[in-house]
Amino acid sequence: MEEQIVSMKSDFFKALAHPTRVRILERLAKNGEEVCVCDLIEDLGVEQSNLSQHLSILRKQQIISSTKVGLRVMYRIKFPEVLTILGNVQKILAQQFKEGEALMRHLADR
Amino acid sequence: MEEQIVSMKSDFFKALAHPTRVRILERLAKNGEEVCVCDLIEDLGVEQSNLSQHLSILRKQQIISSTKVGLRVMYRIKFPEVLTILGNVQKILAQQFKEGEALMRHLADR
DNA sequence: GTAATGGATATAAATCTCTAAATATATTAT
DNA sequence: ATAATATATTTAGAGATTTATATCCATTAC
Repeated sequence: MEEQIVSMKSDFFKALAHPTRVRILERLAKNGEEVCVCDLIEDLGVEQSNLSQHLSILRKQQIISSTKVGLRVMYRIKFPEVLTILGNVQKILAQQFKEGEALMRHLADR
Repeated sequence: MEEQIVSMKSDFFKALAHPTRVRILERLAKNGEEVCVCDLIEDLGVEQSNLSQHLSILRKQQIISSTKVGLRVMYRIKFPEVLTILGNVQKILAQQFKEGEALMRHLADR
């Protein structure tokens, strides 16, 4: 049972572990409102099919939710804690930058 | 440049996206103190080599740091924000549980 | 009907994970 | 000092998972 919960936590992180999915969340966070898929395609500059797959992963984890309005599908962030988490990551990276480690490590790895 | 930062954020989440690594952090969080690899092996019940690989991933992201003391290597969490993040995930899962969605979805997927 | 929007599936390439074997380093015994 | 032991990391490879592209399907609007 405790095993299950740990596994669910890592699944949650796995859902955030892709640049496109982070960008989706930051775009949705921008104006707390709903954003349609069509706008996300433009703003993120990714293929519709690819974007749809990433949205599906975030939906499955209940991180975002969607509503159909006519032709459009509107997406929004479901839990404000997600924004807190993104903020904390930002904070950690900022501290790592101060130590001058983050960027170098990142560049070294690719 | 903004691209780089987004990529670093997703790399951060990727580092947390494994049950063993979540368990490592929760074990390190338990008594704020340092914990040696030997204790982690016992508590988590994983192969030493495997554990070492997971520790290496967390170290590379600067999420944990280590010190050698005699034969032992001691590990600790480097940024308290990591604990905040784990707490927020817990909170989100709790809410999802209330909606009765989380567990079913999780079980359905494997 | 046709066009527009978005979701679902298949597949090939890239990445991640675990096991086992090889290395490295510090301590203890002799 | 040397050898033996204990602790931890690194490397190599097979197998599993993710990702991006292309394609097909479903729904709504006209």
